[in-house]
Amino acid sequence: MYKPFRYLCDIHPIRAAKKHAGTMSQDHSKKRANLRDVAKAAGVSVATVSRVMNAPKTVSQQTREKVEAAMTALRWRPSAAARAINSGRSRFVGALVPTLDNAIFARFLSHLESGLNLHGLSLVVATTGGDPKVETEKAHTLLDIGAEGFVLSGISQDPALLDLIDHMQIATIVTSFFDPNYVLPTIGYDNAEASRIALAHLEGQGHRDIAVIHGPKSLNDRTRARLQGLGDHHPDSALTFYETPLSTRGGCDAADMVLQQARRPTAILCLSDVLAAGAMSELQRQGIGVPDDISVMGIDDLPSSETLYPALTTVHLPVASMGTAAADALALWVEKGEKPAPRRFGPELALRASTRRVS
Amino acid sequence: MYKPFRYLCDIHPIRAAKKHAGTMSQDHSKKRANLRDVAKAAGVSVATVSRVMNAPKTVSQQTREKVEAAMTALRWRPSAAARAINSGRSRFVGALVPTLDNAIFARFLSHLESGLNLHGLSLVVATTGGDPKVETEKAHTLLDIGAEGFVLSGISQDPALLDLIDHMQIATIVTSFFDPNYVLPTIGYDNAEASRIALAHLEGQGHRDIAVIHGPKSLNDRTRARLQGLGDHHPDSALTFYETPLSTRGGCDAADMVLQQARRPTAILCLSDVLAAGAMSELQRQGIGVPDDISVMGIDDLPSSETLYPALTTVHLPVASMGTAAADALALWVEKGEKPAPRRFGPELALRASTRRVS
DNA sequence: TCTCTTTATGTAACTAGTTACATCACTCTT
DNA sequence: AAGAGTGATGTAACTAGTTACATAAAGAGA
Repeated sequence: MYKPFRYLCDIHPIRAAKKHAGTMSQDHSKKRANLRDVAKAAGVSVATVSRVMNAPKTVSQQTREKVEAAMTALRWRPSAAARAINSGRSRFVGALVPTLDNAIFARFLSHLESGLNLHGLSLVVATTGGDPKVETEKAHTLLDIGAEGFVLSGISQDPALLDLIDHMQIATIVTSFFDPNYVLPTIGYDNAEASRIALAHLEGQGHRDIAVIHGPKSLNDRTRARLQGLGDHHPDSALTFYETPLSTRGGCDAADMVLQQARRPTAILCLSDVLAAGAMSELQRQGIGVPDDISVMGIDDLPSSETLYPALTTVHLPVASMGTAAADALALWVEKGEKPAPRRFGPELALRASTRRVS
Repeated sequence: MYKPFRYLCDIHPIRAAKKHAGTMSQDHSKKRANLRDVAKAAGVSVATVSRVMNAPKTVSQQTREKVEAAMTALRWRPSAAARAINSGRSRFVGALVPTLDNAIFARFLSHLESGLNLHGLSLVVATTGGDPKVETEKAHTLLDIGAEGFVLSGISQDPALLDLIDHMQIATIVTSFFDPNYVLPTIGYDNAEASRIALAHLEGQGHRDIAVIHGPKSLNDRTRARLQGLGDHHPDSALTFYETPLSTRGGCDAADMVLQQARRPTAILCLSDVLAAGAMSELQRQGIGVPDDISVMGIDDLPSSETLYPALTTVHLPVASMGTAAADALALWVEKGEKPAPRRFGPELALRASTRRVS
């Protein structure tokens, strides 16, 4: 093991060196090579090796080749921890998402990740289960392992998280949500507008009796914003609300509830595509034709929604571009310190086969 | 900023200290507090602060309280990088998965993550797009940022990755695959058995003319293993193979191909549930009844497969228990150095409504 | 009272990198 | 030929923690 000699004076011959002698077995268990090993092997100083990594042009070609040969021979890779301790850079950011079980987050993350990779950043994903306490907890963990920035989904409910972000001055972008006045930059779509588009489509087709199926309101600002968007409906419209777990199973159960009502609606608006998928299959199971007997509509536009039978009419949320934009914005913030401006992506109607005009 | 005095001898008064004086503005821009700041605030040495973290019982109650108060006051959190540099511990592991777009990996990861959290480990997810070169690349990145272990999906094709794992002696578990003789411990299900179960079910129902829809063979050992499992079919059975992209869209397209053949099979076996979902909807779109005209079967048992219409008969793969088991095994390996034994999870038939007996 | 522990705490070496500054060998001026 | 400028390289201080060892004080046994 390496042993540097720091104390050259002999007036106070402070304890010279630990005796590692007993555990010395340099033969094969040489562990991972470090920068000093490389320097020794190449016959140069540690600074020169470091320069080969960080400023190659300041090192002569000859020396550089020697050092590079030594690096290869020892299979040396710089330790991120040691580098982080100096530069404060870890080159990764953390994303906090409620779940991976919903394809919408999976899609978003895959675009976020590739976008970040383009900027030389890695992505660490943590799931929160939608619990703000867990979110704060995981944010701490991410910070502890060295994350340089955060990507959040929706506006957090826990003030402790905002406090942490503020105190640590850590670059943080909020996605899946748009609010230009929020303390943190939001890069996302307007959830209220998405549901407004959906409702307008159904009302435009003549539907006036609409069942609305949605996921849990509590702790989910996206769901709440979507519900809010329905506030301003046609004066003759009657909306009935059904809350259910956010899964296809939940969609089935809610649809079953809808059918048990005395008065059957002409359309079901699901505030999430997974709910719509469940609802449609339940309707079919009970012999109700979609869209002949009841129109069904979703919001999200999952990749699989297009290939359902019938193909699901839904509101397309540009999660892919949102992921890329969030990656670019966060990279800029982390690298250059430029806090990005909020950015809004417009939802769009994806008209397919699961809704139809009624008299 | 803190300034240690290391050189006590005055014979060689080596350059005393850098002059940071100019940038001194300790008032508000005090950045993140470090251990020395805490020690100073508490009026103790750095070692004592460190002990409060790592061996609280060796510190007197009184001192401990003082230190804890200082930690809180300065909102100090230990730097993972600095800790890692000493202990070599970063407390996170990396998972390399082909994609997040397939619910099967999302489910696996969510269980893997919660399992690891129980052991005090965090999970970093990297997607490879199924490309072995990218996988090796990302493994390097993970290692560089300090990952202590890997979870791979399927047997990698790139020898460079195995070489890296071997050289770095990094704890690595292979999942979604079972082979007790592989160099690395595999914790997963037998993919060949899964397809064998599926085929046996269809043949048991009297199907002899079966179309097999599967994802890309190249670079995907799971698909290959599943195809292999079909080798040993009933002597009278005729299997026709259709390769297509692994998505619901791919499933639709392949089903369309099947229907274009002169001779229509009595059953379609999809080697993945997403393909089955696409295939079923395409059949319905073309007016073919499932299971009345054609039986459709999948493999995976995604959460949504149960709520398709008709409910998909498939082979259940225990990804949840696999995730938990992989987490436990990897934690044990990382923490205690105990290399785990391979572990096999049995796939099971999930009999539902999309298949039926034929004469 | 003098050692002999035990307990609590401090000092400084240590981890693996980066980097400010020093130094040396050159070449280019004048 | 002296001085200045340039390029390449080395020395050791520096980052934020952990930890071996030293040491101080207090209580126990002789």
